[in-house]
Amino acid sequence: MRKATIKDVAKIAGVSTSTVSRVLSGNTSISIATAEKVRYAAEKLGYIPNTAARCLRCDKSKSIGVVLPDISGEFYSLCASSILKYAHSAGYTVLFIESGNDLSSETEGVNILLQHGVDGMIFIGGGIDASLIQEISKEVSVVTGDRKVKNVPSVTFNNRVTVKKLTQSLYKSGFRKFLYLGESFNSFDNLSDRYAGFNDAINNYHDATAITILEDSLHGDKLSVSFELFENKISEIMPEVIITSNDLIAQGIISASYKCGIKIPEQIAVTGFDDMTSSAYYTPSVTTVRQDADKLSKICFNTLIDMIENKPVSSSEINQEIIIRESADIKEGTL
Amino acid sequence: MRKATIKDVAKIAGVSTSTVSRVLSGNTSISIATAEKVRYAAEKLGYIPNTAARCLRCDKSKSIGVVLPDISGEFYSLCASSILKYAHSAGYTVLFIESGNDLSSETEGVNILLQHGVDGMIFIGGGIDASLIQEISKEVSVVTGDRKVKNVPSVTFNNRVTVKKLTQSLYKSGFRKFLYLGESFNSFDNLSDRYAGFNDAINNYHDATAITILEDSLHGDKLSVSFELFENKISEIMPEVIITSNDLIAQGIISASYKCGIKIPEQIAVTGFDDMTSSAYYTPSVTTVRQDADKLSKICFNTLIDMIENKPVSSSEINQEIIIRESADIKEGTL
DNA sequence: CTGAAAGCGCTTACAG
DNA sequence: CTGAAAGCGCTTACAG
Repeated sequence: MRKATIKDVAKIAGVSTSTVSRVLSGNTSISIATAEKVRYAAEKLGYIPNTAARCLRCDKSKSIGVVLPDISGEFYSLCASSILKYAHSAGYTVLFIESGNDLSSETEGVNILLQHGVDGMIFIGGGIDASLIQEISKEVSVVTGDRKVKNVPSVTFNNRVTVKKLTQSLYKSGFRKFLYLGESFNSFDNLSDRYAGFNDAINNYHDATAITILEDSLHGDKLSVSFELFENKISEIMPEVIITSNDLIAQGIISASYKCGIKIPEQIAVTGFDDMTSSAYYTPSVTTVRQDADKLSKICFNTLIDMIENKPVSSSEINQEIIIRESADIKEGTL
Repeated sequence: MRKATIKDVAKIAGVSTSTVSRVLSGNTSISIATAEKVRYAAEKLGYIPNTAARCLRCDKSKSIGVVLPDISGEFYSLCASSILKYAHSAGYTVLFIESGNDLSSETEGVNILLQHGVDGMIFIGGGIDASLIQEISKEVSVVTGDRKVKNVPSVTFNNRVTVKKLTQSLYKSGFRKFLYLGESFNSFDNLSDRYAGFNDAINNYHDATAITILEDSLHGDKLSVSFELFENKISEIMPEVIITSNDLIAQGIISASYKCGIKIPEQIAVTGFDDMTSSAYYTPSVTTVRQDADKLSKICFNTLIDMIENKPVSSSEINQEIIIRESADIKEGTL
């Protein structure tokens, strides 16, 4: 059976297609009686409006594109889920693109979005060359999440302030020999902000030692890379506390330390970043920084919709939260 | 600047729109010279075909819908990522719907897909009433993944055989007092299959004890629920081995046992399901069953495309793999 | 190999 | 409050 169109509905209801359209989109005045007839006919036929036709005619798609490094990372998948939720309840549809932090995949993906005529795009995370985002933002509404690009509205976390605070608390809790362990920055400004916050704090302490390891390979399989780093390098450095830029890195350290017979937090304290679900259940549980993925997603989406509707928009910043658990004993009152 | 259309390209190239269309879709014979001109003009204008118009005209959308319980679960997010990859490289676009294992959300979501005129749908996992899937499969091409629905092509794992094998190996390794711990089945046939496999094995062993806990609340936050179950109930039962239906459940058990001072695997052995990334790094690392999300996704996608193209299709089954780690010491040669 | 024309399903000024 | 008509951007028989 062919799908029912507005014509079929019109015929059954005994009115014109214009009227049917008006009733169904419901933004003009229509007599109650006709509306009734139309709705009845539509219901009876199981009429489903054809989005493609509507898009074509109205020159808007009621869809958005979301570009993220990979949809299977815990944080990003949480964002994906949230955006889906907000978008659907606002009548928008979502097209996801995985950039894999690779400019050419990102470009291909953005082309798909362009062909589909999305009304706007959200770029979440990632640290590729910003030129593409810059370019696109001239053609279509764009918002970035967890990343800043010049002249593009963004929603970010206060990484720098948070890590500064974290480092200070650790210092006040008695730690002196610090190791900062994270991925190389590339263009990830959330990562460089975290490191900057660390330095903001540590530079004021003349009796503290700061060692830094920034590893390119930590962009890959964080658990296994940090595991090996601990075995081969960190276990010899023996810092008092390791501040990492990611929970998976912290978890890798914890697993490796166990194998090496080094006790966490007694001999080395460790902090993570992201508050992954598993971090609360690790042994020891991981002291970390929580970033609210749902909040990020919500603000990104709302900001984008405002842009699409030509309302004024601005960038915003979300506060992170330090979660004290077993892996790094931060003393009461130092936060 | 208005977006370039096929008309603009035609004008610049000095040909008709029909010719432009033919060149750009590239399936009819065209003189090389004209093709050249058209391509040049298109390039120059930065022409991007309008998908909505093409959809409307051709009555197919080159898009598919994917319905899954939640896109942020590790297994499902891996499926999402894979499907995205295969779909994009085949020129398809993907619309994701989260059912939340709730029939009314699923129905709403499917309606969105229907409006968008997706060419087909993949339903992955979940255990809601199958009537909706049944219904939809009459209207549009449908494939189910990790779940079976009557008369719908499916791609599933061999859960029953695997768990039977796992149970047998544990028995041969010396375990006698078994606890099976999992979610209540509802309509999740992967879950009931696992339990069936357990029984297939255990029923042959007259000197083995089998205790079963099937908890509704394990459909929620598995880590915390299993943690509490261990503290309040399982630590008193003290089985020799716990077969769980999920790695998160196994991880919760491990965390709780540590708090209770019960040693795993020495006092109780534990197995999981899914081979989550974290399971390899847990302490102890988790003996589990690996299900290849990428393979599932690939076969689902290919099967769906075959259906859409009216090729014959059939259901398929993927073998799972038992991964022996520290949490349950399966003896060499018992597998 | 190429063009003129019809039509996919919808919405929206325009006229009444 | 309602209808006839035009048009969104494309593709594809049809004719040459």
